[in-house]
Amino acid sequence: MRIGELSRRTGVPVPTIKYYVREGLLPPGELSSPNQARYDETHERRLRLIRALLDVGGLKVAAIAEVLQAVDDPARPVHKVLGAAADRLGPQHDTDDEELSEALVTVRELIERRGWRVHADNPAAADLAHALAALDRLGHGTFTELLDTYAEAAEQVARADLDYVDRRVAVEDLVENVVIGTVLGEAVLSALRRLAHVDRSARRFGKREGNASADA
Amino acid sequence: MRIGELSRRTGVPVPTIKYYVREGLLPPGELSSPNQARYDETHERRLRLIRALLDVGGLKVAAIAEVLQAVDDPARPVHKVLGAAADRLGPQHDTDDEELSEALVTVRELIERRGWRVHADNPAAADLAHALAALDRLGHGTFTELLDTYAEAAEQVARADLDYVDRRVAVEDLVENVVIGTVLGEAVLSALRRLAHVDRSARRFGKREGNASADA
DNA sequence: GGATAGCGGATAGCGCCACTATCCGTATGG
DNA sequence: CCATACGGATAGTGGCGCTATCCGCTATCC
Repeated sequence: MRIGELSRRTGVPVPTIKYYVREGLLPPGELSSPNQARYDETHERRLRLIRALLDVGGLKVAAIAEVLQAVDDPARPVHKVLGAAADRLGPQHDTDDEELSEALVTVRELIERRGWRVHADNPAAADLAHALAALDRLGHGTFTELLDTYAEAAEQVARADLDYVDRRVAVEDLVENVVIGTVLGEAVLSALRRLAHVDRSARRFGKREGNASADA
Repeated sequence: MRIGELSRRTGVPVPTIKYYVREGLLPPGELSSPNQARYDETHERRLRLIRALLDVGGLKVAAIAEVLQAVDDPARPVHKVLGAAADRLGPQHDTDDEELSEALVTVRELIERRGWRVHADNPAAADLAHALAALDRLGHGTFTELLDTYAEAAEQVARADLDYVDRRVAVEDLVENVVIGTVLGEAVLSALRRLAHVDRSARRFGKREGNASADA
């Protein structure tokens, strides 16, 4: 197919597709003439993935480029690719420090307590430390009481995720599945958590329903 | 204190503080002269909250303004404020539709199945539907198999959150606590989920550790 | 009381980012 | 054969979170 049909099928404007190609998110079409290119279903699939990572996952274009580069690299060992990909999924805080070393200790303790096979310099650990440090600064140092409950829930979800990937291991590209699961699963879990909050708030404070849409 | 000290204490540059005041995130200082203003600890606290919502929560400035406006409004019924605040915490997708009505059915079923007291037009439900629709478009319609596991985990966390808020109910502003818990708790949970992923991947694929930092 | 630093307030500009518009010369296809 | 779409390149746009500059005033130190 040509770029117009690719655009029609995915809803992504033609100039935007060209932009993604320029940025290395999408491989260029195969040239049949010096200025004619053909695209296929792999492009369509990749394009949908890009949009999902952008719109639902909230990743930046540059981060998506790096993740997809790792996905496409056929030479890397699996767990390395998974790590490299996952590392790009969090927020992009500059590696500052200040007094978050305290939070890092808390994180290390948690990792050890749960027996997680994770090195403490993992970006996710840094993200966690940042969040805990922010909570502490806001007078919520006691939030750490909830950490084990949170960790339990996270383990539950992670187990389900990995089982899911296992079940589909023959279906498509493994790494791509993991990326999708990690990013979109996060969106799903966040939304569910907010729904559950509304439910429990409704039971505690509210009347019949917890709905309270905008009316500024 | 004056603006310079406020800046020094929080690490936020003076022009940025002025900008926040202009945008309505931070109340102006109390004028002691036509062009001298005083700030106090409430400003400092508010400023830290703003930075946390921005840096850790990833909220946009405009969204923070709306949330804080709801927090400060003394006239609203509690559950309304909570709802209005929570509604601003998700992504800002334009209310398009397409074929996500299917996903909305799935969401409605889930809400009913779990007995959640949530109206289905809650923004969080829309977010969830968006994520599910994106998964479906990527060939992951079967992800819905995991929904109940995810929901279970979400309930667990939500229960812990509400208990936590209950325990602190006398400490500070209730609504502010809920906002903090919702936003920063999400960051904590996401990071923990990624850590748990790394752990399980390490057990399944890897060697001793699941670390795989950047080396592009 | 005079110098110097900081202040409040306003306006304009910057840097990044995700596109989007335009142009040109070349195929495609009815 | 010729309108239409295409590939490729370059420049521009709009939004956002600040940041720089300027003005006249005030607090503070000696």
